[in-house]
Parts: sequence; structure tokens; C-alpha cells
Amino acid sequence: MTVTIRDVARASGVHVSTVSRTFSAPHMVNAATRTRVLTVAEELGYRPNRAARALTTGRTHNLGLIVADIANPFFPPLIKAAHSAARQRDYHLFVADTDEEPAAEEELVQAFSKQVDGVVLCSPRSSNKALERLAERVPFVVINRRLRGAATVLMDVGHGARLAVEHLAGLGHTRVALVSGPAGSWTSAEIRTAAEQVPGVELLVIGPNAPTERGGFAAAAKVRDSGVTGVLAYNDLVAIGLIEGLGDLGLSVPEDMSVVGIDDIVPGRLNRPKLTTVAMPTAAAGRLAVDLLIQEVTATTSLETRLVVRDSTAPPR
Amino acid sequence: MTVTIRDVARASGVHVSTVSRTFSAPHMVNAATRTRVLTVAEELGYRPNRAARALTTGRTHNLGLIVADIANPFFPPLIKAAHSAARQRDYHLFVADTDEEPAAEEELVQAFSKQVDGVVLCSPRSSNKALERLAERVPFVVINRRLRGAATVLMDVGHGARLAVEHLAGLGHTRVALVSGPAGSWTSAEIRTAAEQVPGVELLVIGPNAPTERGGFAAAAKVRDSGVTGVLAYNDLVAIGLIEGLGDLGLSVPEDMSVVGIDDIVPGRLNRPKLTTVAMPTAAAGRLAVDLLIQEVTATTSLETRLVVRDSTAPPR
DNA sequence: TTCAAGACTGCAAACAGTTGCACTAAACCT
DNA sequence: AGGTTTAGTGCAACTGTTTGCAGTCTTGAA
Repeated sequence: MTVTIRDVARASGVHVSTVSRTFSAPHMVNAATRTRVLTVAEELGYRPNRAARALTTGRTHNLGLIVADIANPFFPPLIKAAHSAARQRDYHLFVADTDEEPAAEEELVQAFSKQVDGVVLCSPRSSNKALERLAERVPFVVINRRLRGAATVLMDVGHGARLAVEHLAGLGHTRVALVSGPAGSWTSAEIRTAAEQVPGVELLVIGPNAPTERGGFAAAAKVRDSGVTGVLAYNDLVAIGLIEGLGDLGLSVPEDMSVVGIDDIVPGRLNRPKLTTVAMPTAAAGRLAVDLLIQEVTATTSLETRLVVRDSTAPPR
Repeated sequence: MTVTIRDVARASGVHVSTVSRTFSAPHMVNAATRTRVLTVAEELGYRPNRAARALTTGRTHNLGLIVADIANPFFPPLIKAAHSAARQRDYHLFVADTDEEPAAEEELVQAFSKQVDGVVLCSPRSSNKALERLAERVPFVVINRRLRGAATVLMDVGHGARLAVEHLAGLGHTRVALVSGPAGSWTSAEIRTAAEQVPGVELLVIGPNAPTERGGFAAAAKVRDSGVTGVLAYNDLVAIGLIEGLGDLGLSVPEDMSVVGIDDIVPGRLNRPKLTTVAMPTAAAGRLAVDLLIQEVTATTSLETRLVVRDSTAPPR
């Protein structure tokens, strides 16, 4: 049925341990026998069984990646980059989706624990307590959340928010609204404190809002009534929804209102007007997270964000 | 370090085989001992090691999912649904990205083979020969490609294309362009033959084109010059690019030109004008594929598509 | 009372690899 | 020539779990 190390050993006239070594420690075996074993293995179509290997070595060469929602456009570039980095080092990647439920996070990590060498958690919602408990079971790195003692990769959304507001200020806007995100969000707080520090603009916070297109749409009237001329939205989806909502109220972007989003997701690039936004280095974050995991270094990194100016911002009327 | 079945056995005063059975064949063990074992296991934080289990049973409770490009908006909903279906049956999901390279497909299936109970291949590009070779190594189901002898789930894009053209005809369009996809694509061929069969409209094929926004953008001039009043695009990205290209040429959608896409990806829903499109049942396909895999049935299913009418189509001038 | 049939549980051999240790030969040093 | 290193290979125990087989103990029926 399935060809094992023993079959190869028999067919090439050596002991299983020699076959094992030609794959996992090639320098320990004589060049001649090595090539013989390799050709025999090739002929037989032998491939080492990673699960069996894991049993003795303790290393599975698998990684886990847990996100809140695979279908949220923010994540796929991150997943893709993580996968690519993993493949480069001959690791396989489990991907899981919590459907935004904190409980699922914990459950998934537990379920993965024996089968992976580590897991990367994107913006985990679990409590610090829960995460500390998990840390004993399996190494992990956290993306977009501060956590003492764990490897962390942050995206400096605060800096990006500041750039965005400065951009608006530079265009001449003096009253700017922040259409914020959900209540307890770390990101939302970061954005707010950074945005407030820009001199020369009065910042009005509108929210909390659902971090979705609907959330933005629903906030349109409040934005109109607030008398601002520019808006920084919690993310691109909110920005897109807001633009649509403003359109329904007869306001057009960027003529009547400047709008900048955050994340730089694909739909924002394709939208009309094309969205000015803060680009989050999601691909870099994904790649870096798996590198940290594989190299077992526990560092905390902060990745730079940048402003991408497109068509949804202009000087005020 | 890690707590094994032996630790549980010792702590609860039974043999390892009893512990094993309380997890994998609970009805074979006395209710009293079962609960005792379970509580001890709980206390110790024991979780069965799936890799070790796989070694004897041959079933890993893992599945693989291979797509061409995780970041292509077409796939994430499929991945999400596949993941959810897998989780429901307590399976874990490896996700992999071929970066559009056929060779990677084969390599990935090989690499997965010992570690999964099956893999789902989305629109594989490998030759039939290669796929048949792979079929000997691991069960798989194919999405969006016909393959004798393999379990298959198809999305009836032909039917969708016909609906789209009929929709245009119903609005009064008599000359319609098909902005087609890449040369060898199965989907592209399906769309074309179906679209050609609609009575009362003259179909003009423009292409082949890259299946991207740029491809659509680049085709704008040809569409304008062709004298058609309606367009069916290979997919939503092409449609979005086309709409933008037409805009640059001074034509607005849907007033001057009706455009319908295919796929119903998120950016199309958010775009302005909102895209009329053929909705592909990607989520259903993902879910079904893993169900087929788990139940080991080899059937070929064709999933229905439907037309979603939004704002990018209207009667001709 | 005896026997057969269950219901549980223990024993030990798998599963597919890895790895510390021991052994053999050849190569290297004085 | 004799002793020591070194390269290469084999042996066997071990990883965590499953499972066919056999044994024990109860229970029910004759």
C-alpha cells in the first residue's frame, strides 16, 4: 500500500536507520550509499511520513494561522504571505477562522497544539489570561495586539492615522471627524489617540460603529450634521459605506467631503472614487510572524504604515 | 512536559487501552470508569495526539485545500465555507496557494499526501495525466473542472452566462460583447458556448484577455469601437476594470453601456455602480467539496448559479 | 448449580519513523 | 607496528495511540 522506510531499506540492502539518515542527516551517510538509497526511494515513490517523524522529534513542520474571518478582505493578503513564507521553509500551514468568536480561538489553539510547531494569532480577542494559558501549550506569535512575554508583530496604525490627519490638514481641512470602530478595539484606541495629537485640526469622534460597510453607511448623517469637511474612517469598509451614505444624502466625495480609510484593501483600490487610505503592511506582517515562529525568537516588532493618496481626498470647498 | 495517555492511565488506575477507548470508542467502557478517566484527563489537560493516532488508524482528520491565489477575492468565501464544514466534523484544514503555477499543485498534493485524508483542488491547471497520478496517492475532489473518475463539483457558469445575456436581451440590447478570459480556460469556453445560444442577440467575442482589472481596462477601447450596447465580462474584476476604462473614454455605465460581471465578489458589491453579476455558489462549493471528501463519495455535482441584478445594467439609449 | 453469554478491561504488537550507543574498518599518528 | 581517531552502519529502544485477542467477572438462563 503505502511505501515506508522499511521497504526502501530492504530494496537497497541497508538498515532502516541508514535510510532515515539519508533523509534527515545526509552528511552522516556515505555518498555512494546515499545516492543508492535516494534512487531506490525515488523509484518506489517513497516520501517520509511527517506525522511519524513528529512523534519522535517533536517537530511537526506544521504551523497554524488563526484569523477572525477569512472572507474579510483584510486577511487574505496576510494569509497568502504567511503561506508563502512557510512554504519557503518547507512548513505546511493550517488556516482557521474563528467567525469572530473569542471562544473559538482558544478551542482552535488547543486543537492545533499537538499538530503544529506554533501558531500565529491575528488580532486575538481572548483575554490575557486565556492567552497566557495557551502559551504553555504551544508557542505563538500575535499580530496586532500587545501581549507581554509573547512574540508580537504590530502594525503602526497610530502613525498611519497621524499621517492621514496631517494629509487632511495639509489640504486645508481644520475640522475632521473620526468615524471610529467598535468599542473595545485596540486599533480604534490607537487611531484615536494618534489622530488627536495633530496640531491645527479639531477632531470630532463619531462612534462607536460597526467595522463594516453598514456601519459607515449608518454614520453618514451624523457626519454631514457635524460640520466637518474631512473624515478619517476606522477602516476601508467603513469608508466605502460612508461614501455611499453621503452620496445618498447628496454629498459627493471628494468635492463636498474628503474621506480617508485605513487598511488598503482591494475593494478600496477598485472603488470609485479610489480611496485614499493608510496601507497596512499585512503581507509583511504575515511573513514576519511565521519567520519569528520558525526561528523561535520572541521579539516585538512594529511595522511601518504609509499613506496612499488617491481620489477620495481634496481641498475643502 | 506534554501529558500523554499513559499519564492519564496511571493517574486514574486503568490501562492505557481503557483510556484510549474512552476517547475513541466510549461505548466499550463502563460508565463509571469512563467518567473517572474523563475527569482525570480534564484535570491533567490531556488531549489525544492526532498524529500518533493517525499512525495506527491511517486517518489523520486533516484535509488539504489548494487554490490558485488566496488573495484573489473569488476564493476566500470558498475557503471559509470549506473550513467551517471541516470544523463541523472535527477536521482541520491545510490551505495552500499555488501562485498560479501548475507545478506547485502537484508538489503540494504530494507533500500533503501523508498528512491528510483528502484534498480539494480548486480549478486545477495540471494535466489530466498528472491528476490521475496524484489520485493514486490521495483521494481528492476537484472544483470547477471536469475529470473522469474523480469527485467533482462544478458551478454551472454556462447557465449563469445565459441568464446574463437573456437579461440584457430583455432590456432591449441586441448586440452584446463577450469580454472573454484567458485562452485555455474551461470557464471561458463554457461561458462562450452558453452565451452564443441566446436567441435574438448578436454576440461579439473580444479577447482573450487577462482575467484581471487591467485586462478589462485594456479592453475598453475595443468595446467602444465594436458598437455594442451591452457587455458580459469574464469575471467581476474584468468588469470593474472595463467600467473604469469606459469612464476614461467618456462612456458611463449603465447609461451608455450595460455591463454584467461574473462571480459576485465583494468589490463588485461595493463598487459604484454596483455590479450586476452572475453569483457563483463558491461557499456551497467549498462546503460540498469537503463533505464529499469526508464521506468518501465520488459524485459529480453541478451547482446552480443565479443572476444578481444591480446598477450596472439598464435599457440601451 | 452449572454453563454460556456478555460486559469490561488488560496485554502486547503494531504504526513509521528517529537516535544514542556499539561495533567494524579504514585512515592517521607517532 | 601499535594505538587512536574517524567515518559509516547496524541495533534496539522509544515516540503516543489503536486494536485484536485473551482473560476476568457478572449476569441470566436452563
